[in-house]
Amino acid sequence: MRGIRQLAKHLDISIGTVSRALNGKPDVNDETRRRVLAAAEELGYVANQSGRSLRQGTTNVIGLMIESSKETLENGDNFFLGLTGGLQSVFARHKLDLVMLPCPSEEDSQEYLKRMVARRVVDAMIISATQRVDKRIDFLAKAKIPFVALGRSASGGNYTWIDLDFEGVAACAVERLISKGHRRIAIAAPSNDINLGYIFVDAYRQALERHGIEYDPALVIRVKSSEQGGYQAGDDLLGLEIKPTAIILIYELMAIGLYRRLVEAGIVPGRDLAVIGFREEPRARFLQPTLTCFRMSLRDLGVKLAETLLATMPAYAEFYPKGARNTIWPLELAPGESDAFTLNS
Amino acid sequence: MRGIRQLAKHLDISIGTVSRALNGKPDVNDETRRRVLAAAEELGYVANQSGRSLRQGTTNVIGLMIESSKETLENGDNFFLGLTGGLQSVFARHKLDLVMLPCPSEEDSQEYLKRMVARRVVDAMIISATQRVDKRIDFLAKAKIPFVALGRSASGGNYTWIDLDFEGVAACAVERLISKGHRRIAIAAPSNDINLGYIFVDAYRQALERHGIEYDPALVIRVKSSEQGGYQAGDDLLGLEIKPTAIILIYELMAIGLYRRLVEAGIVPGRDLAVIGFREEPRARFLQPTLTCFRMSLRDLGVKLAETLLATMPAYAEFYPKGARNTIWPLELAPGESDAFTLNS
DNA sequence: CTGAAAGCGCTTACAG
DNA sequence: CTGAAAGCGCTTACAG
Repeated sequence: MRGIRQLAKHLDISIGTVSRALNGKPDVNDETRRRVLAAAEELGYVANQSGRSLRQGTTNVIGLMIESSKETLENGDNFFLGLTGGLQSVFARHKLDLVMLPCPSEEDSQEYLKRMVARRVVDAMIISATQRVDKRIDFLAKAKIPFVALGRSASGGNYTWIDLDFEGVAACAVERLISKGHRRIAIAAPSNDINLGYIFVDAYRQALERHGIEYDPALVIRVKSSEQGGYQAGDDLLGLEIKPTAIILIYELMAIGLYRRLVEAGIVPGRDLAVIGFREEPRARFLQPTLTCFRMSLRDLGVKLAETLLATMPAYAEFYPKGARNTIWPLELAPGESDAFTLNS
Repeated sequence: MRGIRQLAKHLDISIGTVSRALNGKPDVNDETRRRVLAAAEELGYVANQSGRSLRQGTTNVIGLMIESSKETLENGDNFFLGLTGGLQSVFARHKLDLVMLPCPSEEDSQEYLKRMVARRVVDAMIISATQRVDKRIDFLAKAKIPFVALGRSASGGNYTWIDLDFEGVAACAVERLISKGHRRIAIAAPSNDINLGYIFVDAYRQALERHGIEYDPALVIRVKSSEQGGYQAGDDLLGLEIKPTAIILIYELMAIGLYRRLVEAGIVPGRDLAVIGFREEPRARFLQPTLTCFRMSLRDLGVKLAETLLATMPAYAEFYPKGARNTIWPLELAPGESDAFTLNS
């Protein structure tokens, strides 16, 4: 089927009426609508998106930008795929489609975003992995394209974000460890400029100081957010002059590498060293002893992200009267055996 | 910047000339082109994609369809993200963009594909996880939209595919095990209708029969393609009346679950049971003893997929004179310790 | 309730 | 080398 013109000719009515019938506009005779729908189905007609977009000024597509860094690849990060279910369940209500836009690792992420946005292939964007200073935010704000950031940033003034409760996780982990007698608590933080690193380390520091423990920069171990990074963290930890008795990890897969390094050194997690991981992850479930970590639903987060985004879009805001409020997404402690001992000092 | 009209007015030349300058057409005065490019850069003008697409009849976008099944999610399958780098490196040569289209799990995958294709949001499609009978193939062929399938299928007549060398892997694994004295070799195969299951089990059977070993259906253990499936396979294996001495896995993450179940039962892989995994995977790298498996480059596979797809597209075929040939993608044995013992019978 | 017509933002023959 | 104009496939005021 070529286009609406062919379909209209086949039905011997005008293209305007065909369009109105297909789009569920009210002023169409029931019988006419029935005929149009039947013919469209039979001939497999679906409106060309470029024609619609050009006329309507909207694409009905929402983009989810993905940074396919080597780290993400290596570690099989399914974070984004986990989000899609929740996102789509919301977008489907409004006949919006989700596309994932993987930024090539060779291309600058801001240039890529610019291209996608300027070409108007999407009506709105979801960005993630926000940096401390993130030019994408300024660009999107200036381009006046609706967007929501998964992650806070020091950039930009007034934009909408959702972020994990790193403060809550850090405070909970530190307090849990202190209550078990630990005083020398290390933290494995990301070595790049991602904003969550700053937030997490700050919250860790504050929690320590609330309990009268001095913050020691030597205990902040900077590594890649990956399994390998966890291995490296174990290595660095073993090299410290005064060994910590506990470590908090900032990225889910670090635990796997860390355990490996510890085992190599004859150190048993949960007995010789307390370990608290970050987000609960199917791949870390097999660890022995089981890892104390934090639980959340990626699907629910996806739903929240989608609803927040739509609340920023004039065309959909009415459906989300609560508005586009920034959200700190809570995680729930999932206690395991990796920190289940009390330090007898 | 509103559109080409504004840009043309700002430069005081016609929109036709602006368009030609921007698109690198030959018949443009060098100085004019320079001015246009400078103004576009300064004002942040990028051509609206809907306008271009409508006029040109192409979107310059290639879709990679992703089935976000619960299994994929649970297991953090990074197969697709691993492919994107290679795909994009080829598409970039032709200024084509890649978008990932995640099929909502609630929606029928053929309906989803139909919608995306009929609306003409992409010029061509890459599909994967082909089923034994896969209606998507018939649909795409009938719709005459260029596509390539990652995976063979019994469906459709003449279509282009690339598939992993399951035959080679199965034969290599079986022969390796037989050479080490094994005669009772189990195989963990997928429980769904995915085509690779048929191919793999067939090749396994043929390899056995070449060595005079009778095929025993009881040794084909049907489980989900996931870590949990691996655990289940271990469970099923332990329940067999006559225990196999070796097992071949058909999906990369099964090894993790299998190891777990074996450890629980006090069975040591590589000593009590020989295990050969499928594709080498970062997440299975920590397994002890190390897993014998098969190695391949996802990036290179992405390059091949992209080149094969472009060879089927009239507009790009000239750049890929080898044509769109079906390809069996080889994997290389990566020996580990999990099958490194000889059976003394 | 339906039709005729305008126009969304581009690219591209066609003149000159 | 440049401009004026047509037209890609739709949707949507506007008449009737």
